[in-house]
Amino acid sequence: MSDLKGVLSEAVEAAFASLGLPPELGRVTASDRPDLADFQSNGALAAAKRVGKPPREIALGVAERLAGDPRLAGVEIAGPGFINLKLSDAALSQRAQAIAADPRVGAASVAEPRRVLVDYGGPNVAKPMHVGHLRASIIGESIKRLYRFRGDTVLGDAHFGDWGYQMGLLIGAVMDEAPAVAAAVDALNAGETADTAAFEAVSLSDLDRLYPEAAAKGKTDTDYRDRARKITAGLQDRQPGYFQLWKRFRNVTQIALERDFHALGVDFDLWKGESDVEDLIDPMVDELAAKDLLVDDQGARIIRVSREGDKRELPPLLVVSSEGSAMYGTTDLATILDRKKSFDPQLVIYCVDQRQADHFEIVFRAAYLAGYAAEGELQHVGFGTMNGTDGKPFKTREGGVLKLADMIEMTREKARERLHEAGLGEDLPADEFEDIAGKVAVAALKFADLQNFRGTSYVFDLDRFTSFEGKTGPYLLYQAVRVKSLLRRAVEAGAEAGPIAIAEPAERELALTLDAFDAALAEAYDRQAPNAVAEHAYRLSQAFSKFYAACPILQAEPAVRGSRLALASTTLAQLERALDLLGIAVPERM
RNA sequence: GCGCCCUUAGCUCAACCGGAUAGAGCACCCGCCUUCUAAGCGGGCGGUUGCAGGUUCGAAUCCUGCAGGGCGCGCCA
Repeated sequence: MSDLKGVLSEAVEAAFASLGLPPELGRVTASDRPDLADFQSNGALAAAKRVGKPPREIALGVAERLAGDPRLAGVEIAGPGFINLKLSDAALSQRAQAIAADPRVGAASVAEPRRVLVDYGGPNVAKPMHVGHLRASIIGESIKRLYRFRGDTVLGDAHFGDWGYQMGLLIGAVMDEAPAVAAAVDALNAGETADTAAFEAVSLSDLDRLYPEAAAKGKTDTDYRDRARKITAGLQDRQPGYFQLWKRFRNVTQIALERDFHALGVDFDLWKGESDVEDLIDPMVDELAAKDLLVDDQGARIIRVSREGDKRELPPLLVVSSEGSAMYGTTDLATILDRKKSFDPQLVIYCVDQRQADHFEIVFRAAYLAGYAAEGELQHVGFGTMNGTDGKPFKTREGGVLKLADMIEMTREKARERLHEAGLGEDLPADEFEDIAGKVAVAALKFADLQNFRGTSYVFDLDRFTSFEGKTGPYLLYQAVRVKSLLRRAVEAGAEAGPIAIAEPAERELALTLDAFDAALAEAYDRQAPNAVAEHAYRLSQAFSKFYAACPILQAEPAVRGSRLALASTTLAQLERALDLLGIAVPERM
């Protein structure tokens, strides 16, 4: 199924071709001037340069060939040579009808589906998520859903930070605090049996509390640090006590994180972590050496990745440190290898902070050199930092950071207040009311993020995010819920949807907006920019709201009522789909 | 020092491959609830797109320089 832009492009391209001009110049886009036209083609302006004819003359020739097309109610030449196309009501009605009948509500699929892996979220064991994780989760989840909906086979991987020195620190800290745990760990390490019930008592809040203390102590206290390193080495050697305690850390953290993510409408297919590729590292290093990619440099083993034409020399990938340990770039490289073996993705999208751009460029180049991926199969989709209202970035590691769970609760509380103020949902059961407050909060947070282009930094302002008026997530939910309410009333009144007949200006605008869905998804997909979907969802809501205000539905005569009900239910279907692609769920009522 | 990114209305942000009169929301002002959810709708106010050049029929968009801001730059992850 093709949208109107595509259908008209074919017609205009044919007209260009028949004039001996390159057909691609006939590409049609939505009009910049809705007062003048529905669609436009700027090709005559570009063609003028090539053939040395005035653009208006070319445009006129194209317009003559389009005359008589029953789909068009008007073809006009404007300004320096814009070709303005106005659609007939019949053609628009027909398209709206097709969208109404389409389970994909007007969206096309990609021609050649790929296997795609999206790496996002990036949670760590024992570190609660903070606002910095919000963007990675929100944007990554949306990209995952978008690629999946367009037809690719997609896996989302949380890429859990669950290995290394930080685990050694934590094991030591927990053993210090809990003698029963320490005794069991020591016994297991000595090859004895031990009661590990004490492990089960270790909670996430214990880890949350102990980790920052241990990290700080490790920085100043060299003995403490050395012991943590020894424990880390023991863990890597799979000493049973350390290993089993670590597994407890990982489980308790993952359960809590999955709950937090799920509350945000973020769900992963895989919880692969650094620990999963640990065993691959030694053979990989041997293989890299065999491929002559490893170079000894200042006691370390590196891969040089700089290329001809680089504006500056890119640092090498440090594979093995001078102390003989693997670096985090090594783990990333092993992860690429692991994914190639298990899933063989044609595209891996790393949804990670823009500041990691150099790091990924280095790792990707090393992977290409090693043959672990084909050039271009690895992509870093970076995003800007979230700044405070003072313009400075939110701290992500130390000092008074806002926990993600706390922020969600604050937003949820605000949603409750607003629902009460507006007198919404008062007669609903408490659990449904809570469900609604949660959905409103998630919609507010996600839409506030996703309406911005991912690459730019933006200001994180809780007051603004929780103001539920205007271009906000709750506005979108409100519109969707309004349609649901309308459709319920229609059922009660025995009114049914019928054939769509576009007549009123507000109906035209709504139908044209419904048609623009595919273009918005294509752009979002190509540019990895969910803000295009967010923008479409907002425009659709606005178009519906105007239609809702201008066109009575249930009181209209049956034929008109049927048409308008069909428009309303199609709008709802597309709006819910768009919101779903943003990771936003709509309640039944509010 | 080298490199990357950013600078658009009072504030927060959009703007498809260069295209017509640069768009939204918030804030401010004015209207609209005895009709389907007013978290809504309509109208108004608000711009030398950081500055200076260049390319082009046409520049927020491409190129150069400058100013201001952010970020990154081998043995942490």
